[in-house]
Amino acid sequence: MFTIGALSKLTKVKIPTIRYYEDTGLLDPPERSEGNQRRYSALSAERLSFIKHARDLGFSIKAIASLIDLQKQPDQSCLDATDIVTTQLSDVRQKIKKLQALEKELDRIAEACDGQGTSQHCYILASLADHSLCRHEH
Amino acid sequence: MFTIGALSKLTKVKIPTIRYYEDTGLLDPPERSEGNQRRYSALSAERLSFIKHARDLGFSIKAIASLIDLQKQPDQSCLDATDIVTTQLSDVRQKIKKLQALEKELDRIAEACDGQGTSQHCYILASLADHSLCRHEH
DNA sequence: CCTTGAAGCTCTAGTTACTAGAGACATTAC
DNA sequence: GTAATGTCTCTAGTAACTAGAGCTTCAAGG
Repeated sequence: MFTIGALSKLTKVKIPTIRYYEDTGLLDPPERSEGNQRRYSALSAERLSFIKHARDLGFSIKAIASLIDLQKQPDQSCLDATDIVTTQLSDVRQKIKKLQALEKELDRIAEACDGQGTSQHCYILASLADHSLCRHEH
Repeated sequence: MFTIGALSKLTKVKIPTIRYYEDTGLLDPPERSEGNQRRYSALSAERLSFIKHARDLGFSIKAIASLIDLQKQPDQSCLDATDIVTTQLSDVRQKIKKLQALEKELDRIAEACDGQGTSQHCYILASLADHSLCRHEH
């Protein structure tokens, strides 16, 4: 049995976040001590690690809830899980593409300014005011 | 003079968002018609385009507010602007790195599952439950 | 001049995934 | 037995919007 603090240290999930997961139904309410404090089982710890790991991989709370539902029905096909993961993967790839375009643009803007002039003629401010100065779409 | 709707079409910023920018002080309150409707000048339109463009480049509202302050004091050095842009740039680069690590991981997880089994033995669910199955840090 | 339909107004509340703080109670160590 | 630390609930705040209710104003056609 873990206190909430021990669980927090173990899983590296902050205490208020653990309570938040319970409030939103992602984590089952644990047993309580006589003094009404939460006491977690090893199973709870496993579940929380799962959540943490999935969050680190960028899954939304909703997606994680779906994955947990799948775990709870062990005889179901894991096609749904594959689906969630591939969706997440294409999401990540899109984000990377977009950020790389931004990187190019920002790099160009930063390069063009030597920091010597006054803001009146600053290329950065001009670039931001006038999209047509951009070389790429974003 | 533009109505809020015309300004919205021109800049591709949604009407509630324009009002939100005004509420938060990013956009100066415009003149009003006799019936209390907003009427925007060409200058407002320019300012809003600036904001839109900067938001598209991923700048936070706070950073944009700083940039606008710079614009309003045209004799100041543009060093501060350079600073804001390079900060934003390194931010973007960090995000790209992190997402690329996630991409690798997700790809590996997705590959390992053929969608044929039941969720009881699903590699995806196992991967998510057990961080030690990961090949990389994230 | 009058009507009608689109556009605009304010205000409140909801979104996501937490985080922070107040004030009270529980547990543990010495 | 007391002090220090941990935990409890509850409310409110964060970023950057978005949605909806219920009302008023505007512009065009008859």
